[in-house]
Amino acid sequence: MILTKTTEYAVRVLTFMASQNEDLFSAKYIHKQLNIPYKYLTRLMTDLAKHGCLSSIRGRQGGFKFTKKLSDISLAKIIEAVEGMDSFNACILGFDECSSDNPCAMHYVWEKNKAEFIKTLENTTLDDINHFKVTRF
Amino acid sequence: MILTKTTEYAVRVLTFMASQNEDLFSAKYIHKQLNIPYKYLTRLMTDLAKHGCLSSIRGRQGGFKFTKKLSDISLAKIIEAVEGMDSFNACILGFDECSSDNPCAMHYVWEKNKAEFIKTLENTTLDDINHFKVTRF
DNA sequence: CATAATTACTACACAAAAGTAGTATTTATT
DNA sequence: AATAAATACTACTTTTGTGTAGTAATTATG
Ligand code: SF4
Ligand code: SF4
Repeated sequence: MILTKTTEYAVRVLTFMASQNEDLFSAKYIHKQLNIPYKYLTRLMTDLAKHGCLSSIRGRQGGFKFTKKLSDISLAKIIEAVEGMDSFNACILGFDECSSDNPCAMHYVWEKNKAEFIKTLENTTLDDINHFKVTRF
Repeated sequence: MILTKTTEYAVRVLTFMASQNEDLFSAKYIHKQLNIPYKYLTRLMTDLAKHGCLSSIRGRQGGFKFTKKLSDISLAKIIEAVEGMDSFNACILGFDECSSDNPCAMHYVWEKNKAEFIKTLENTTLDDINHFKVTRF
């Protein structure tokens, strides 16, 4: 399962924006480029703006743009904005608390992969991704 | 997100069964021990039986038991049975094809973690888990 | 000032996942 | 043979995630 559809969309939108040499992006434009349902997209982008990943400009000629540096927006921050990183930090088997004192069946197995994965999410920024070869958004 | 509720249940059930010194388990017993909704559980276990993780015995004094060796049931096999490993092998950004020739934005980032994670899922069996210290199912 | 193009908001519709209920079938026990 | 205890099956309900529709608010343009 890994990611929700909404998180997929968020990552696709932001990495795409980061890859383009534009300042301002309308939802309509993103919609046409990425084929994400328009109305769902506007809500998502408004949401990303509220969470500080983007800033929004209302009215005619409005749109969305980055205000922070690309190197300040990590994958973890994006996920945090849309579904909350809790869903990754919490117990993989769904128990409330999650500690090594009271390990679930997947604890030892997941512990290491989890740490790696989260570190990657935290350390990889839009700027990093922008330097990769990406052929589709 | 990582795992679905159903996968969580499946792992909890099977690791719990593996940890007990019993041969046969009724759904009712598992339900009482693990607090998984009874009806949902019976369907899940019937399903696991169909997929070969368990075998079922009908009628009074019936139940579920392992037929294969614990070391032959990997986490990957369990996931395959309930939601299909495709959801882990497929593109993390939801594109149909998934190849290094046509990489998505998370390709390079996810590539490594994915390989590690899947390897872990494939290599870790119920027997392995049974040798860990697990304090809750 | 009127219009058009945009984001923001609210409510609803649809789909998938999770959970519930009832009944049929099988089999050991009495 | 009747009963009880278990799995198997089918259908429905609830909840959550995803998608749609309509309208309000904002602002540049003519
Ligand atoms: S795995 Fe351990 S740390 Fe992770 S999930 Fe379960 S109890 Fe928690
Ligand atoms: S990541 Fe690459 S290999 Fe993985 S997912 Fe996307 S295109 Fe596929």
